[in-house]
Amino acid sequence: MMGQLPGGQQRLFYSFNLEDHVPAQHLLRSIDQCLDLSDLRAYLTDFYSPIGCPSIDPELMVRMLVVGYCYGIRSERRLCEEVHLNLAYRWFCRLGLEDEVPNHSTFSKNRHGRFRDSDLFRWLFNEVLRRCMAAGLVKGEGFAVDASIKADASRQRGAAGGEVDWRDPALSSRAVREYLEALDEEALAEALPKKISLTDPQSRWTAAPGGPAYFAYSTNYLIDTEHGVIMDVEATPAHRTAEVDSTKTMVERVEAQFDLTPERLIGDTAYGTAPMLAWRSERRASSRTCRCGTRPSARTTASPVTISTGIRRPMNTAAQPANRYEVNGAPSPRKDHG
DNA sequence: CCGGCCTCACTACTTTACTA
DNA sequence: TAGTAAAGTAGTGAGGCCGG
Repeated sequence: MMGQLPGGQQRLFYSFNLEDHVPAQHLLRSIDQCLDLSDLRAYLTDFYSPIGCPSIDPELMVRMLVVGYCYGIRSERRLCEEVHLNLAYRWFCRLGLEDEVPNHSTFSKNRHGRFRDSDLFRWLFNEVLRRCMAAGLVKGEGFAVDASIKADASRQRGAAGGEVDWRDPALSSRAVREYLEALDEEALAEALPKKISLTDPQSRWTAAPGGPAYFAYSTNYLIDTEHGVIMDVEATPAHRTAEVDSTKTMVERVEAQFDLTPERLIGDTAYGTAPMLAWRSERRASSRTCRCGTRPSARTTASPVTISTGIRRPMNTAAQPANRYEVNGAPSPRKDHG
């Protein structure tokens, strides 16, 4: 017998519990169990004024951003719409059925303002990493590095570096202002690349194998190979020197923050540069010094980094030994990415 | 109680990138 | 090149505190 909807949308009162409408296996339930934002408000206290209009709860904004990252919702406007409509997203964000979702521009303003000033996302990243370490997901023996991401800048909107007049008011976007603030006059003259994006001058014109060149950044990841846990992230312009420098930064930062130094460092052939090998030699030498009693940590002192290179493809998680060779301090053979 | 001041979110508009 | 989608931002108004 064919049924028919009762058409009950005109009811005034409902008995409704949001909790009952989120499946037990829902991804957000798993994330919710692992996400602890109890210290978030204390961390951000200094970045909010004690007077004035009360802000949107920062925990709500962070939870909404987590939803966006997990479900690939890159648009903040769309994220607000999705959280407004999706019951599971509302549940995860601790919003009731009638609670208002923040305006999209609030995200934009906070991202460029207090979230950046407070380095909120690195704090959040480290909090999650600490939980991963507490759960035994990080071994700290082998780290892998790799990078690259496209910039949000059109290939067409580029110009030769020396031909751009940055005083032109038409170019006074936030990205351009930040670029100019980062360079003094002298450095500006030296730093100009052959082709530069007028939309986002800090990105770099990058030749991609098998496709057209584009403006890009490098999102450099340092990954623990045991379970593929990302240990650190550093964004740089997309050129090799900056990527190699960022690797040093990330390894040293992880060492300083978590007292973890890898015995092996794995990357593609391009990481086997002379400066990288020199850095490794320095570390080996300093670790010998340390063994004489200047450094207390057994883990960091006994583990001079061995650099392994030659991976054909960017890595998502663990290293792929079949495509790897170890340089062990000898000059890196010149190969084109494996 | 009221006005001034400060902070913050929202509205409305502009800018930019992408696609057909 | 026009249409669309998304981000960025100046202007505006609301909320809260404080002093007169």
